[in-house]
Amino acid sequence: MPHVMRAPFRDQRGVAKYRHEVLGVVLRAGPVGSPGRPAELQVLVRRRDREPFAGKFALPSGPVEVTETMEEALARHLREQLGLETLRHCEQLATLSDPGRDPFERTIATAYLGLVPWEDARPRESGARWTAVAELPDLAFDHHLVVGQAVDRLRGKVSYTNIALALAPPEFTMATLRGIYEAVLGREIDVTNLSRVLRRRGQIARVGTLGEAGARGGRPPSTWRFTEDSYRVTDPFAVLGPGRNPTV
Amino acid sequence: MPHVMRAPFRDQRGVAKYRHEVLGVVLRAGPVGSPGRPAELQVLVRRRDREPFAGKFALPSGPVEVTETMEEALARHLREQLGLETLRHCEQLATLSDPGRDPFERTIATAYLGLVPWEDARPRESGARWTAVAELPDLAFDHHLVVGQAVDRLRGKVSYTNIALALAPPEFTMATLRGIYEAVLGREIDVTNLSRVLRRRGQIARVGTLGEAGARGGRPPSTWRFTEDSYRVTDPFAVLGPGRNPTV
DNA sequence: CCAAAAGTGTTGGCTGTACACCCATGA
DNA sequence: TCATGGGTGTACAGCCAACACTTTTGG
Repeated sequence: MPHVMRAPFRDQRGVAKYRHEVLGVVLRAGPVGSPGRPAELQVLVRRRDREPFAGKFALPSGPVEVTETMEEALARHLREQLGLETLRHCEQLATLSDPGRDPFERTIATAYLGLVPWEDARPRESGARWTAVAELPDLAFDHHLVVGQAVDRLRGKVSYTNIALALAPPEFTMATLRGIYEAVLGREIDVTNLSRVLRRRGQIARVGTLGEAGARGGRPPSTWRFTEDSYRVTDPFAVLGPGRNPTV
Repeated sequence: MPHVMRAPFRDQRGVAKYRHEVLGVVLRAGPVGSPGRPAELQVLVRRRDREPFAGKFALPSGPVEVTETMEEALARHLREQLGLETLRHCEQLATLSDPGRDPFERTIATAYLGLVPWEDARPRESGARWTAVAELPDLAFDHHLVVGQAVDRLRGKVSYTNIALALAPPEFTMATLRGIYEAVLGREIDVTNLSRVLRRRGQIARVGTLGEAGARGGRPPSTWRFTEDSYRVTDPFAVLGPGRNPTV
């Protein structure tokens, strides 16, 4: 099919007007990894049902209505396109504006990082699918770039914030939490240190009740929870000083 | 003057079109601080010459042309509005889209963080002015929010990247560098550690020549330079492991 | 039915590194 | 005034050992 770029809209003063979309990179992590099968970081994609790139996988996206904020637009499209009701965490990633990124018409898209616990994952639509970030198929537009940015952002923040709470269930064992951290960071994590560091920082607290022992026996694990229920920078990077009170 | 919100543009399918602007938060830091007068972090602002907010200070901004990228648009507006030729460092910050942020017409703006060395600062236009971030005047629109985001971003990155090279001259003394770090972080920095840490990380190297002694005598300082000439993450946060080779 | 073994989870100790913060010394 | 080194303390990585509690296995 021929790609005919539409002429841009302009107002009376000649200022150009653009289509503006929101774009969601919704991630989940887990479950517990085993030596052979490490825990996975997955992203929610769906098959496009219209041109351009019809039939290809793409991130959920859609235009921003005149009266809504971009966050509201994102929530709406996730609900309409995927039946996904709530994001446990949502933050703006970046805005993509390359003039040629949409072959039909210049479209500016603002991408968001969304996180959900593994359990909450139930996309209704048949075209939607969780895919391992490590084995991402070809995506429409520049969506593969955004997935990379999302993973980088999450990887960076998981070490100095409590952002992992958005990927964990309300109560969890250290084995589960380890799986989440391993999936996010893409490498092995020492449970001893993970537990010690998070406890020392006051990020997690023991719930008290013991969980059930595994199928092959073993000591029943303690269950834990995050001490805060919303995102916070827990440990602003200490290099060059703890920096208690900036004057500005 | 009455604020009449313009009706939105829509295409044949009813998708809304928006004005899209770029917005620059251009910062510089220094010079050497003294006990009474700490080193300053300054932002470049200019007086608006038209409505809305005519007469108020604002960040440099302007619309994106159809064929240019947002980075090109930013560079163009900085040149046209302020006579500023080059940014030593430039990165996207965030996109502002609150429906009411522009009283005339919904305008989506993508903000950028720009850094220049103290010396390069010569805005030609008379309306342009360097202002201490600590004593920011009332700014038009939501520009004060963006300045806050810019400072936070810079503060975060100065500790685990070599981003300070964009604020420093090609060669500098440790006293100068200390001033830059103090201006950015808004607190005192121990030169001993600053020097040791940056040397250990291989971020800075001695140029060799000694600078001139200060006005009141004393040992002439060594001069230093950054070993790399472009932005790089030098020290991905080590908490939870140095993480050499993520598999994804 | 009971004891031992094997599996799993929790905690503490040890060594090494990187840094903060302070002080002393020397150019 | 600037540069450098030393000393102490904290936080963490990475490893290993000890211990706690379970199910399974073998008498």
